[in-house]
Amino acid sequence: MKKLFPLVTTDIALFTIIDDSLRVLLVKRANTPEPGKWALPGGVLDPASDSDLDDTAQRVLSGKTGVDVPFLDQVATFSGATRDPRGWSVSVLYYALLPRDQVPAIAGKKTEAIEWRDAFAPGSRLAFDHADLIRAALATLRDKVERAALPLHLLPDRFTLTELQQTCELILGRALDKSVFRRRLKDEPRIVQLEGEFLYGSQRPAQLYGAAEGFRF
Amino acid sequence: MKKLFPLVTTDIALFTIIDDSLRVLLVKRANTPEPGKWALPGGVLDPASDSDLDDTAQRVLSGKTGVDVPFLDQVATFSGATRDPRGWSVSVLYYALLPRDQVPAIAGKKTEAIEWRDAFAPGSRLAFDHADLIRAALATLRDKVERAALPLHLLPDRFTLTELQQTCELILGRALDKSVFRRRLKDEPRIVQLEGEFLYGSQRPAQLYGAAEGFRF
DNA sequence: TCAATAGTGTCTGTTAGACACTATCCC
DNA sequence: GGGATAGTGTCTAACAGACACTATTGA
Repeated sequence: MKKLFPLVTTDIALFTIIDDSLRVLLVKRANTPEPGKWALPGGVLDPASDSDLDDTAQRVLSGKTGVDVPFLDQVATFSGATRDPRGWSVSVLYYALLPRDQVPAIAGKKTEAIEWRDAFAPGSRLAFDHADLIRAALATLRDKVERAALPLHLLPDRFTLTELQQTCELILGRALDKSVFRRRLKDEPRIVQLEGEFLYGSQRPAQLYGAAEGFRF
Repeated sequence: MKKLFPLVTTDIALFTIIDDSLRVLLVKRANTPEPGKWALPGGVLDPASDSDLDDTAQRVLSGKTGVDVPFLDQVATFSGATRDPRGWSVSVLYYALLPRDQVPAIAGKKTEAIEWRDAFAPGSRLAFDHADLIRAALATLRDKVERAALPLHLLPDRFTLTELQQTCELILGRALDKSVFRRRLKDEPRIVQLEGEFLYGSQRPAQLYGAAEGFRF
């Protein structure tokens, strides 16, 4: 069956941190095409209920995971006659960040089989061109962090500078110098020191920080 | 009439340099909606002939201007129920660069009324949300040049370093230091000195350069 | 010779990287 | 005190900005 109009969908690369590694959410496809294969969560545009594609992405992700993500941004648009066996398709790719401490919430609400795969090695034989999409989303995320964006949306509300640094290191795939990292945050308006709040452990307590009002990335 | 499927189009912000200013190509709309208003060249996807949306963009631009541009890249995707009066629409925005010396070629082949507007002040009352699209395309272009991309596609095949610097300055909207600019190009593999070729004028001749093999941006 | 633009050299303040150092908790 | 991690100080090399300087043409 040949379609006259392209299929318009959004796919979302949802990242989080689990066990000190950057993970991306995959969903096992139940239906054709490509049943049984793992894919990024995605779904078709519903013109009746979505006011724009950002809406579509939020709705799709909310439907598959039960959570509303705090950050969602467009990566790029993939299109073509052959990338989906159903015919000409357009997929607008988004990426989203889920705070570390909200991962359990998804596990409880999921309706389909899901897996948190290593973002840098999500496995072969993914559905459609989703391996490419993951690479593109990862490149965008890395590029932003490289350009001094703060991935606070991957962290809990309160975090230490060491945690922030480790998160950046996971994304960038390389070690950062503690002194340099902190020096650059000295006059950073996007994070605020939580006066008198510390994280206690079996060592010197660490100052806690939070995102500033109006923080986006 | 309510559509079940969204309208999928591409719009292209085609930039060039005219009279020492950065310009963007606008086309006067002949048909509804918004007849008589100025808009970016654009057109609907044709699944039968386009293998992907990059194809669509090339085809649309070629059809409206008669030239094949050497550089075309995706900016972002705009979507929504209300941005086009015909109904739910998705527009994938591209930007393209036309070498300065090929501007006359377009004037000869055009089939519609066109204008090269100042990219930073393209005028008010543009069709649809195209003022937003121009801003987005410009931001992407500027960001790339800021990050050391070389806008060689705006220049002729052979150019001087001063011409390259002036082009960057037009895009960035600020003056650059000649010494700094040239220092950074010292070990630049993307441009090659054209041994023994100079541009002569009423002053010291200027060394000519060209883009290196395989140059993209 | 001068006007004009091409192209270079140099000083200086800022910043990134490396790495050693001090501080402060729990045990 | 010892172990561990938090947090700071300092040296150096690289780099950007500013700006003066030299070079080479046509008129």
